[in-house]
Amino acid sequence: MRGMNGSGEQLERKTKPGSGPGQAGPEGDLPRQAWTLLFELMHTHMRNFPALAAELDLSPVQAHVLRQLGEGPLAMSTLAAYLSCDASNVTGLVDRMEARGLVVRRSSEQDRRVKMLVLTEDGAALRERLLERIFEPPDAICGLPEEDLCALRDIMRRALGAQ
Amino acid sequence: MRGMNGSGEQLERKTKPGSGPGQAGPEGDLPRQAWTLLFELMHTHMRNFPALAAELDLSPVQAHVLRQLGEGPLAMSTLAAYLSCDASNVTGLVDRMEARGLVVRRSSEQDRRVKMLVLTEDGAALRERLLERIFEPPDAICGLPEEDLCALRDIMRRALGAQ
DNA sequence: CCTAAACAATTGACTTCATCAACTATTGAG
DNA sequence: CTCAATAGTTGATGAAGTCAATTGTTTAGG
Repeated sequence: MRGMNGSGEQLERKTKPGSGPGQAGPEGDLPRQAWTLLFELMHTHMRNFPALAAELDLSPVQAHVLRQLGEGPLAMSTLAAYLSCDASNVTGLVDRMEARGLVVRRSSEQDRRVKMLVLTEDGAALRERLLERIFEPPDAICGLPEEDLCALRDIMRRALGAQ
Repeated sequence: MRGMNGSGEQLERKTKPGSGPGQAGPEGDLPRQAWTLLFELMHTHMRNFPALAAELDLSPVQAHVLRQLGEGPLAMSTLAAYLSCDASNVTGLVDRMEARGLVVRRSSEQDRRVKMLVLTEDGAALRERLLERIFEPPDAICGLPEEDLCALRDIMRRALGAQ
């Protein structure tokens, strides 16, 4: 029971008087404060993402791919861009997922160089089960009062909309 | 410029009438709505964490370890628990970081089985540079009005405090 | 005390993820 | 037609992950 260190203390030290080069009012840098806490929450929650994927016999990256593949066919190169990784990496990744019957490669008709990835029926079904688990909110969120949840939702909509 | 797919549409479909087994009021499940948006924002931002770590010649996991190691010495097994991975994995991880002079192993005096990890001076300096980058808030956050940032900070404090 | 279970770290075999360099096939521009 | 650019694959290599087995070191029971 020694988990949950009080790392907030460590972070607040960045706002010590006279430290910041520019902004930093009397109580420090507000965007950074909010972001740091947000990061803390997400980081804690993401620690068990590999275990969550493993429950469905997926590696973390395969789970990530399955999630991205919901909007419809996707070129391998586009997937590589989404994953911010090399195209050659995607080849092996898709090899394994295709061998398990989750996706298929379909040659594009407009451009015979590109291969489009399509979810199989099994892949789509597994994706639904995955999303169900991914978007299950953690206790820290469920425990918030309704007004906080509404405010949070609205703030996030503004943040995502205005970028 | 085809990034930022409108995957919100996909997610909202989960609240279609008659689907949920339990809660789901007229406008759906509020915690899930808030969480889904939060997840979207964080996920988008986290995509370039590997690149951020690479700027400091760190792998993503090494960056993660460096971040965890700020509170003081840590047993290898404790680190394995933090990382949610096997202890044997930590051996190689620490081998590489020790070879680069970021950490050292110190045998514990109370229990000669355990080895404590301690940041070197170089390791601590690199950690500061890393944290500076990690906690730099993204544009989506910086663009929010001050009242939203205050509300967000306070909500996150409640969420993290009450778990 | 002495033996046996439990634990911390390591090693070795193996898989997946990731990069880079080289290659093939295809497209598109001049 | 030729040449540069692009999409995907292959091969070599290394990091990160798992599991099974091993070595020291505590700790608990008889």
